[in-house]
Amino acid sequence: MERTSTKRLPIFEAAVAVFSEKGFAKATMEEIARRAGIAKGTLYYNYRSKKELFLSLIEEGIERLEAAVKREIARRRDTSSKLEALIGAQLSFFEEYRDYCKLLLSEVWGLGSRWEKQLERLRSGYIGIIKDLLQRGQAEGIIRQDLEVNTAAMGVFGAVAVAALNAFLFERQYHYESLLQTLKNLLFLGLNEREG
Amino acid sequence: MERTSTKRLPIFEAAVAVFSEKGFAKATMEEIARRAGIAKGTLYYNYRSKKELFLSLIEEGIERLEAAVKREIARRRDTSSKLEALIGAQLSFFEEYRDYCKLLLSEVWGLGSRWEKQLERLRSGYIGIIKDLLQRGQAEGIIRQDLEVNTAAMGVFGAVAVAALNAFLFERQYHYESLLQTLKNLLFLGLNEREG
Amino acid sequence: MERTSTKRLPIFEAAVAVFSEKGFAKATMEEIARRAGIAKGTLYYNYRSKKELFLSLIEEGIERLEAAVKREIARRRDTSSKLEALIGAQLSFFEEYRDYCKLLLSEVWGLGSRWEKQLERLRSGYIGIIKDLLQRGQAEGIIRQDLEVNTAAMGVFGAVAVAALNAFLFERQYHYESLLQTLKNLLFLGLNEREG
Amino acid sequence: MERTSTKRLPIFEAAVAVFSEKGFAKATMEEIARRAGIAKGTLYYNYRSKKELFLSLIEEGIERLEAAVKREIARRRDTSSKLEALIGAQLSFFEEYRDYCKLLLSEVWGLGSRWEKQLERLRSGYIGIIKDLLQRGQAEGIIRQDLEVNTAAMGVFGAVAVAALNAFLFERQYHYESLLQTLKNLLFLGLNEREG
DNA sequence: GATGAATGAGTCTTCATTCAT
DNA sequence: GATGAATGAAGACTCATTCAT
Repeated sequence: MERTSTKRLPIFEAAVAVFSEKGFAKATMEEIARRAGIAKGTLYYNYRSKKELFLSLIEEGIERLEAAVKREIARRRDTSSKLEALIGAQLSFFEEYRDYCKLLLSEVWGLGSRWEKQLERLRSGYIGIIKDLLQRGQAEGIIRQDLEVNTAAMGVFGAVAVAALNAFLFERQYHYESLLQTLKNLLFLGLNEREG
Repeated sequence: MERTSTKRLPIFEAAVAVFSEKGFAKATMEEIARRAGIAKGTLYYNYRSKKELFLSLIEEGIERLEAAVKREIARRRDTSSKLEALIGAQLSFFEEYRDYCKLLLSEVWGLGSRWEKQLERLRSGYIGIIKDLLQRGQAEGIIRQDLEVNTAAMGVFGAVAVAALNAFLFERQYHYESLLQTLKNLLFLGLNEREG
Repeated sequence: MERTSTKRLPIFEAAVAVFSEKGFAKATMEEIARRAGIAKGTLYYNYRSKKELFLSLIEEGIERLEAAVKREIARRRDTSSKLEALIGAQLSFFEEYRDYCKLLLSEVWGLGSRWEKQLERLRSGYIGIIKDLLQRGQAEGIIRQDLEVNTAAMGVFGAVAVAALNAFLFERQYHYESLLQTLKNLLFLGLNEREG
Repeated sequence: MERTSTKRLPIFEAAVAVFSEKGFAKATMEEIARRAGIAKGTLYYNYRSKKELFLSLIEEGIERLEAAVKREIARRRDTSSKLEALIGAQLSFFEEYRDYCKLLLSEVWGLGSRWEKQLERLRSGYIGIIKDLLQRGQAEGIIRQDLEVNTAAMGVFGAVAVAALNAFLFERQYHYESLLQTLKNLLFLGLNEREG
C-alpha cells in the first residue's frame, strides 16, 4: 500500500545510502531524513517505522536484481548462454548498486533469523533462478551431474558476490572485464588446468 | 597486552554468542556479562570498551581460521592437495564456528570502512593464503593461467563461505560430505561437463 | 461562535467516544477524524484545537446534564420530590451517557487546576442545583439542619456518580431499579436502621 | 522485587507530585527525575517503565489507605463505631495525601479498562472492607436491610471521596470537623429530617 | 580484582497543527 | 469548505561507560 510517490524515491535513495554506510542499527532516521531533504515526520508519514523502511528497501532491491537478471536471461536461447548472462548480470548489478549490495550481504545474509522472510525471498527468488538453470543444464547434459544444485547455486552466488563487493568497495581500481572473465572461467571451467 | 584474568575465556564465549545472535550494535554489554556469569564492571576490567571486545573476538577468530588452515596445508606436499585441504579446512571451520563465521561475514565483511584494519587482516591473512597457493599452482602449471588470482581467491572464499553458512545456519539438515564434494567439484572442475 | 457546519454532530459523537476510551492525552485527532468520517483538516476547520474540541464537549455535556435534571425537577412541586427526581435524573443520565460521564470524572474532576473554568461551571451549575434544593429543604424543615450544604451537595453528587459509574462501566449486569432504590434509601434515610 | 531502597523513596514522592499535578499522560519522566534529584537513567534503573512506576505508586497508595483504615477499625468494638471510624479514617487519609488521592480518582477510577488489575485491587480491597462492615451491620440489625451492599459501599466511598477532594483541593479554607460531621450525618442519618 | 548503581547522550516514535491545493 | 501531506517539537526508553565501595 504505497503512499505518495513523490517523496518515496528521494527517501529510497537516501535510505540506501545511510543504511549501507552505517548499517541498520547505527543508521538514524534523522540522518536519512536530512539527506532526503525532508523532515523526520515525513519519513514516518511514508513508512511506519525504521524497520519497515529497511525491509521495503531490501524487498525492492531483490526485485530489481531478479528483474535485471531475468531480462538478460530471456535474451539467450541455450542454457549455457543463460548461465553466462546471469553471472554477467549479477556482476553488473553489483557494480551499479554496490551500496545496496553491501547492505544485502551484511544485514540480510549475515543475520538471518531476524529477517527470515526477506532471506527466504532472496533464496527462492534469485537463488532459485540459478538453481533452475543448473537443473535444466544437468538434464541437457551440459552441466556436471556430480553437483548438488542447492550447494552449487549458493556457491555461484557467493563467489560472484564476494569477489564483486571486494573489488567494487575496497579496491581503488579494478578491471571489470578481467573480473568478469576470471569469474566465468573459475565457475564454468574450474581452477584446474586441463591436462593434455 | 592481555590481562591475565581467568575470566577471559567465559567472556569470549559469551561475547561470540551474543554478538552473533544480535549483531554488534544490538548486542549489549549487560547481556554478555550476564551470560558470562560476571558483573558488568568486570567486563570493563578486562576490555576497555565494547568495540575493543568485539575486535579482539574478530582478531582471535581470524587467527584460529588461519591456524587451522595452515595446519592442514602443511600436511600435504603438492599444491593441488593443499588447495583441496584448504577448502576442506574452511568448510570444517565454518561448521564448527558457525556463530563466529556469521559475525565475520555480517559485521566485518559487509561493512568494511569502519573496521578497515580487521578487514585488511583477513584479506592479507586468510585470503592471502589462497592467493599464494593459486599463484604457486599457476607457476607449476596446474592452475589455469587465465585466472586473475585476487579475484579467484575471493571467489573461492565466497563460494565456500556462502554455501557453508547457508547450509549450517538455515538448512534443517545438510549432508557434510556432499557439500564438500560439490564445492570441490565446482571450484576445481567448474560447472561445465567436459566433452569428449 | 459555533460554525454552522453540519459536520459538528458526527464530530461530537466520535470525539466523545475516542476521548472516553483513551482519555484526553492519548486520544488523537487522527482517530477522531477517522471515526467521524472526515479528514483531519476538517476537524481543524470546525474546532481551533484539540483542547477547544475537548472543552466544548465538556461544556455541552454539563449543559445536557443540567437541562435533563432541571426538566425533571420542574415537574415536581415539593422540594422532597424534586430531590428524589434529581437523583433519578442523574442516575439515568449517567446510564445513558456513561462514556461521557467517565470523561467528566476522570479528566475534569480528577485534575482541576488545569480546567478550572469547566470545573467551576460544573460546581456552580449542577452542584449548585443540588445545593439550592438542600437549602430550600432546610428552610422548609424537611432536610436536616446539621448538614453543611456544600459538603452535603458534593456528597450526594459523589455517591451517585461513583456508584453509577461502577455499575455501568464495570459490572457485567446491574439492576437499575435496585441501584436507584439503594441510592435513594442511603441518601434520604441514611445507613442506620431506625430504632423503635 | 524491589531494587535499591535508598533511591526509591525520593522517587516515590517526586512521582506522586508530578503525576498528580499533570496526570499520567502529561507527566514526564524527565521532570520526575529532576524533582527527585536524580538522572533519568536512574529512574529506569529502578523502574522498568513509566507505567510500572505509576502502577507501583497506585498499589502502594491503596495499601496505605487500607492499612490506615484497618488500624482505626481494629480499635473499635461494635460495627457502628467501626463504620464511623472508617469514614473518619478515609477523610483524614484524603486530607493527608490529597495529591495521591486526586491521582487515584482521576486516573484509576475514571479510566478503568486500562488498569483493570489496580481497579480490582481497590474494589476488593478498600471497598471490600466497607462492604463487609455493612453486611455485618445488616446481620446485627443496625444497618438498614433495604440497602444493596455493593451499591451502598460504593456510595459511601464516593460521597466521602468527592466531598473530600473538593474541599481539600479547591476550597481555600475548609473546616475539617464540620466536613466530617456533615458526612457522618449524611451517611448515617440521611438527608431527611426525622419527623416526630 | 570485582561489583553494580548511577549517568546522560542518543534514538525512535508520536501527534497536534499548518497550509497549499 | 474540505483535504491530507508535511512538519518539528517533545517524550519514552536504551545502553555504553564510569566510579565509589
